[in-house]
Amino acid sequence: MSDIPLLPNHQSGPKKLTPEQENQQLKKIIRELGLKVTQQRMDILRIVKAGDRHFTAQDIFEAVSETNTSIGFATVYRFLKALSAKAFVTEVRMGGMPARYEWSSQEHHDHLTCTVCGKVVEFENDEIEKLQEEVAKSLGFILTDHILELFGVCSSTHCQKVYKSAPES
Amino acid sequence: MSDIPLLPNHQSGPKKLTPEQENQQLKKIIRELGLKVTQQRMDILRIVKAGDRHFTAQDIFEAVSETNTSIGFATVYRFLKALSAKAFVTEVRMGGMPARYEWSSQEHHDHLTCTVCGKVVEFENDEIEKLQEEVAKSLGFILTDHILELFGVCSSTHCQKVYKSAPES
DNA sequence: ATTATTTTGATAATGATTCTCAAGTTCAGG
DNA sequence: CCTGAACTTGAGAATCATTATCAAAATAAT
Repeated sequence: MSDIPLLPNHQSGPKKLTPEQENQQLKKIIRELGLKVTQQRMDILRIVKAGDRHFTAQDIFEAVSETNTSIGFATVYRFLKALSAKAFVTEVRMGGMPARYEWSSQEHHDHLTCTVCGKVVEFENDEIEKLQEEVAKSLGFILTDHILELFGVCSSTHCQKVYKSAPES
Repeated sequence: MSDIPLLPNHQSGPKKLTPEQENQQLKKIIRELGLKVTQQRMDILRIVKAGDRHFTAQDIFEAVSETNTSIGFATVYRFLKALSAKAFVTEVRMGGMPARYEWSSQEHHDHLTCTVCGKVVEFENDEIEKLQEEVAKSLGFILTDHILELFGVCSSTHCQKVYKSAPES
């Protein structure tokens, strides 16, 4: 129960942490939230920290389900909410689509989404950030957060073609 | 450039249009969408064009209901969708909250929302827009749209106080 | 171990939006 | 101004993501 089957899902940069060390790390995070350490929360946290960049609650549910027989959606949502309340994960809600979550230790970044194929590219731009601060200040606000989502058509020939032949939408 | 007749485009500024002229205007818009002119669509359009800046579907439903006895939610949503498909209105969906719509003839602008009292201030910033274009281009995208929403605390003493005494969120 | 608290998960509930389809309208042509 | 084909409507059901409920199970402190 303390051994984690190493998923071949490590795409890059394997951190040199023994399973035990990783567990301690995860537990520490959970305790920082003022919550009890449970198997479910460990599982969710492990997936969120290790996996691909953007998750939906559904993704996490499915990923955890592979290891842990039965986990409930409620638990996933509850814990993600707790994590994002303390800014361990960032919750991005857009359009009518399910919210996406991502581990937020990394640098802040915004998103550029291809409206044809759905590909998401991340970027960061300090100048834009600075201008945002200025705008807020000039309007008497203390800036606390922002959402910047760009939409466009990516460079793939397929998407370009679809875009150019689009009947005006 | 050329001289632009200043249109008093404020809601307080009464446009010198006879009801009949206004109706013709509305009908023209509906026909441009390739749709039939119906009482419901006229009503919705009138409200959207004349009213306050930001609407939810609920708002529009209620406003129209005052005049037109029974209108369905489906009709409101359907027509708003048609309008936003042709960019007559802009649909902004955020967070878990209902979508907001606004008549988009006016200049493009973004929003700065006070997270305490909910006040929404509009702004526009050409520099930010330009930088967005650059970012997209540098990533090989054709930029077609964007959402920029800033969040902060407005200058009212109440909101400032709440913010400063907040227990860390 | 024992117990006081938390947490969980199945399921119901919610809220916004969309779908379905029978009944009602619109509009072009006679 | 009739008629009918095509388009719209609205009421309610259906979806979808997310929350709430609550008895049963797990955790942590004694």
